[in-house]
This record gives sequence, structure tokens and C-alpha cells, in this order.
Amino acid sequence: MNNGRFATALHILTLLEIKKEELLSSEFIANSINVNSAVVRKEIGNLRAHKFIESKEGKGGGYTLGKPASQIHLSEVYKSVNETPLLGRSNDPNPDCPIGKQINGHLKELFTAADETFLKQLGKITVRDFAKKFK
Amino acid sequence: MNNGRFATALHILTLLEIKKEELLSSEFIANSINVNSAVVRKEIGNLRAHKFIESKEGKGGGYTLGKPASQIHLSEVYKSVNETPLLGRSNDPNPDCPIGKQINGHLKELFTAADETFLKQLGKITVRDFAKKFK
DNA sequence: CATACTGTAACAATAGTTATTACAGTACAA
DNA sequence: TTGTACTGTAATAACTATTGTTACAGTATG
Repeated sequence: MNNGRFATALHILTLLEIKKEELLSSEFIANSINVNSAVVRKEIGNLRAHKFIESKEGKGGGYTLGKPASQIHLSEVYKSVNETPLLGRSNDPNPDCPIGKQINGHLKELFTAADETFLKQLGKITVRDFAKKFK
Repeated sequence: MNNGRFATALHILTLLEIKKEELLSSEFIANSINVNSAVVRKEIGNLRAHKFIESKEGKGGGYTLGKPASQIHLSEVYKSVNETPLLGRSNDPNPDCPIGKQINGHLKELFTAADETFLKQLGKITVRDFAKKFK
């Protein structure tokens, strides 16, 4: 992590909100983001598992939001693409060193606290709020 | 980014604070973190550029903090190892798409705001606070 | 001048991320 | 009932980022 998945996911959700009267195809979405359509379908697979998106298979199929954009908080989107907390990566310190032995516990505590603050901030914004900026 | 550099840097600074009466060698530090000593020297090169650490070359040389641990805020440490804001990675969306054209601007705004919140939280904690947990 | 360090560069190895290809499955519509 | 246009998903390749390794010049010390 820090990959571009959050940006991709938010782009997808924003498009679906802005064009909510239509079913959008992975091809159309991929063209806007400028990535491969299989990447879009994969990311949508994840977003669908989280109920943010519904899909319709077959000819004329495509995607719509799975719930009102005003009910999708960016914190949820973030968590759906990144289970590891921010800063999450630690080392494998030497367990024979008194400091090394303890540090990961303390780091985890710190990371968790910072992560909560961060998510709280993202939780104040919904896909609807974000999409409004485009109108 | 999200590499382990923040964890490494904080580990180094914590060791220096806890053993502040001694000069620590890169070898000693590397042993505690369980990484190669050249990696430690490299990371310290960066931390020294930010005045968090002072070094002494030559035989009997090593490292000490460059300022009191109570004056080193974790937000500064974070920024010294990661210039990109959290979430920073975007895509290269299609400039011919009206949404794609605008999205990076809006994303950047969002990322910056979330980043500030995050750094504000880390700014409340100093290396001294963190090191105290080990006593 | 031998020794024990740091500083740094060049490069190798590993891991993480994204792109590509392919194709089975599904719905629609003639 | 068959062609068409989609989704779903797996396999895998290409790329990029990160970390590790080796090497050695430079520096302070005794």
C-alpha cells in the first residue's frame, strides 16, 4: 500500500454517481481513468463485495451504485481497498534486543491511533459530496 | 510509499534517545532493527540532513541525537522520510474525459486535507514521548 | 600507520503493483 | 438458437518501488 487503488475506486464511484441514470460499462470507465478494463472489473469486484456497486451481466450490462452516494463514506471506500493501516509496515526487529523486542507493539499502538484520526476525517466526506465538485 | 522507513527512522531515534549517553554505531543500531548497517547509515544520512541526528566519523565514531528528543515531533520525522502525502498516488486519467480531466485536482485537495489531519495528530507526539514507553 | 568507524555509490534481489491476455458465463435481441 | 456485447475471473507478464549487499574512499583516533 499506498497504491493507486483508492484513487481508482473513487474515480469509479464518482463516475457512477455523476451518470447515475445510465449503466456504465467497464470499457467506458476504463477509458476515463485511462487503465485497462480488466483492472476496472477487478476493482469493481471488490467494491461490489462491499455493496457499493451493483452490476448487470450480459449484453447491455454494466454498473450502477449499490446504494445512494450520500451513504458511501470515503473512509469505507478507503478501508475496502486497504486493510492495512497507514504507516502499517514495520521491520522484524531483533527479539534479543530489549528495544527491538518491544518496538512493534508500541508502533502498532501509534499507527492505530493515527489511522483512526485519518479515517475519521475521511468519514466526514461521502461520494456524493465528492461528486458534487464536478457539477 | 508506505515503506518501512518511518518505522526504521523512529526505531533509530528511539535508540539514540534511550542510550543518549553513548555514541551508537550503525552496526549496533542495525543489529537492533535487524537490517543491514548500510541501510541504517543511509537512513541516518537523511535524518542528519534534517538535523535530527549528529554523527561523528572515524574510529570510535557513531551517532547521537542532533537536538533534544522532546523537540522532535513525529510529524517531522514522517515528513522527512515521505515527501508524498498519504494516499498520494493518483492515476493518469484521460484528459479528454470531462471527469478524468478534473479529478486529480479534486483528489489532491482531498489528499492534502486528510494528510494535514494525520500530521497534526503525529505532531502531538515527540520522540521523547515515544521513547518513554520503553522505560 | 593500523584500526574502526562513517558516507556514499553502484548494483542485485525481492516484493508489490499494474497491465495484458484469454476465455468462460450471462443476458439480450433478432 | 444463435450472434453479440457485456461481466467475472484467472494466469501471467511487465513494471516499479523497496530493501539488501558489496565495496571502498574518507576520517578520526591512538
